[in-house]
Amino acid sequence: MRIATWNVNSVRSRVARIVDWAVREDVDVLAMQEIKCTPEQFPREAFERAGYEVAAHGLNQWNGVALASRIGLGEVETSFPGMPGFLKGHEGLDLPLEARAIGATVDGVRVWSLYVPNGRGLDDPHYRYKLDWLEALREATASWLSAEPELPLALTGDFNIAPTDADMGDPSFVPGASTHISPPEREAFARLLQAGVADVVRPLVPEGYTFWDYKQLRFPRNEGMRIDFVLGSPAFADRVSGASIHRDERKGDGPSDHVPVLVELLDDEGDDDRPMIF
DNA sequence: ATGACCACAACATGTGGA
Repeated sequence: MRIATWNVNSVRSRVARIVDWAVREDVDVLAMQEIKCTPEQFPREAFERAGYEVAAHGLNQWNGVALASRIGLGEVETSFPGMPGFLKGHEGLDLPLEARAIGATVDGVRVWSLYVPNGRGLDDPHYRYKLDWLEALREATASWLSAEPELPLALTGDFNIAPTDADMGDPSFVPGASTHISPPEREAFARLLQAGVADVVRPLVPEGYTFWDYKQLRFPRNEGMRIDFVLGSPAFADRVSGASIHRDERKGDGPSDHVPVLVELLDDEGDDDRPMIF
């Protein structure tokens, strides 16, 4: 099974590019973030023509997440238990939920497409929201794995955190800076890992970014960040046989500012998925 | 070249992104 995650920065503005890449890379399951549309507006036909079914969660032009699969989507769930909401100018409990999480079961693997809040600035209410959202995700993850320790679970998406200094060469790469690398954000990410998931890409791809800002020649200068991840439970990580960051998808006409991250998984018998050739 | 922001709603400019 080949599972990918990609912050597409509007699925409608680059649907052909997204589907072409998925087909070319033989992707079975694609988790998307920032689809920037409602399920009714989602360009399903292009995915269906390529053999993918789509589960999308979007409320308006902001955020939005989706899963596309050509091997089925079961037990689709929008938002995770305890996920906090946000409304600008308000704080507290029971604020409206944003479209930042969708999960489904694919061939026994529980896959989540996650779009962690940006934070906007260290003094912004959105920053507190980001930290609370990550803590709620940690609690949900601990609960899932406590109930089912052998669950193959993948938390994929745009985490909006550069966990190590090597994941962002210079703080000026983020306009306004200071978010994405602050100690509380990095600690929240580390606590999420302590709930029982691990970055399955870094051991196989130790170098490289997944995002470059559109401005100021960030891509040709290679001034980017690594903020998109696939975090797997032990039962998932044990089956990972390959990983890649598709830097070329930042080139050419009309790219997203993020590139896809792909993980190859052995099937649950320990074999790869390639058909036998006699 | 991998090149100097982009997407959305709306139709001017504001919001959000990271």
